[in-house]
Amino acid sequence: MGRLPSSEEIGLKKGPWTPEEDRLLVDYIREHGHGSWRALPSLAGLNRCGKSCRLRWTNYLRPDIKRGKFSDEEEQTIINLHAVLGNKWSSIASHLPGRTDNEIKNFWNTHLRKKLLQMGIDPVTHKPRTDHLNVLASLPQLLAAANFNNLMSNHPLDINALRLQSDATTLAKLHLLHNMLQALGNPATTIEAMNLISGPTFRENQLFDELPRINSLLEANTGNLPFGGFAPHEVTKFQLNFINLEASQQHQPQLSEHQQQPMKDSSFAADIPTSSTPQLPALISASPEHRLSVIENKINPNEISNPSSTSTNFEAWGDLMDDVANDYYWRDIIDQASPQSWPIS
DNA sequence: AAGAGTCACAACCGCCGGGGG
DNA sequence: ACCCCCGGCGGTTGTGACTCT
Repeated sequence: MGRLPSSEEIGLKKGPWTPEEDRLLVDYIREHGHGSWRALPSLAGLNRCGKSCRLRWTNYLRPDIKRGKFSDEEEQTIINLHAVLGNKWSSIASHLPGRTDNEIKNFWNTHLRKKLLQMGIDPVTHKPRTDHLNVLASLPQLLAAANFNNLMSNHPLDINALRLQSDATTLAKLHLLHNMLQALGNPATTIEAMNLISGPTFRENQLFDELPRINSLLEANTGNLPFGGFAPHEVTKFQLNFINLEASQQHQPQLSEHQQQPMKDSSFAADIPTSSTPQLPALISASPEHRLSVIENKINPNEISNPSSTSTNFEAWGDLMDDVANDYYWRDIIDQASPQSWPIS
């Protein structure tokens, strides 16, 4: 229990500070220094408690306070420091000149925490969340989790992040296929294509043979293959991922344990070829076809040529994935790919 | 245009630890 | 050893601004 208010503190003003109160406080401290905060209010002519004066000064009126938006560098510093220090806002603030602990705390609670959650990162442990076993449903989180490794530039390479990136890239394409077919509004085609993907045929090693059919279904409906269609190696990879996913879902504790133990087995890391771990934004920008420009523009036309801007890419992917949930988004893409093929309704 | 809902942030609250008497 | 004061900290709340319907 804290100290009870003394009799003098009863009836003191609370709430927002007026410009006049600010002026009184600043003038007094400039002339005399703050000295004893408890004694300051009466000396400065303020009807406030000392604590309120101290907070107002340290969090708002101090001349060396830097106000305004947090830069990308500051944002990254906060995330990195929080991963190490936890909610030690004053310690974090000591590494960010001009920023107060209160400001950083607010920024964390209103922006960064949500951002990490949206990316599928636990804001407490700074590790990928393990409660997202429905991979397709949680694709945005998966994508972001995979890319989180880029943001944490001071952290060692996390093999789980690489794997997630790889999985997410392939899954993203299948997710795109699913949504494009749905947006085409042809139930028969959608069902046929998705049966190929998710039905028993898919799981029984015949998927490879079905690949031309999947691609031709898309071509027939859009006039173009999305992202150049699906390459055989991607299908194989998805097949493996699918099997792994099923196994993971049947043995959830093993998955959780695996996901929480980054980089224990270095030989495993060596088995992952670089070519199978594409960067997600490259999934889009690396393809030369004009149809991709639709998505590129949605991500951010200014950032495509600037791969170093990781946090912006994050936001872009977040925005993209928000749009992905919307049918108009898919119609947009399909319209761009093949305007004639869209039925007038 | 207006009401509802959401967001961002300043300010407050309760607790803790250090220091002095 | 105990009590009290003070400053600092992290968590929470209140409210104005903004957005959506």
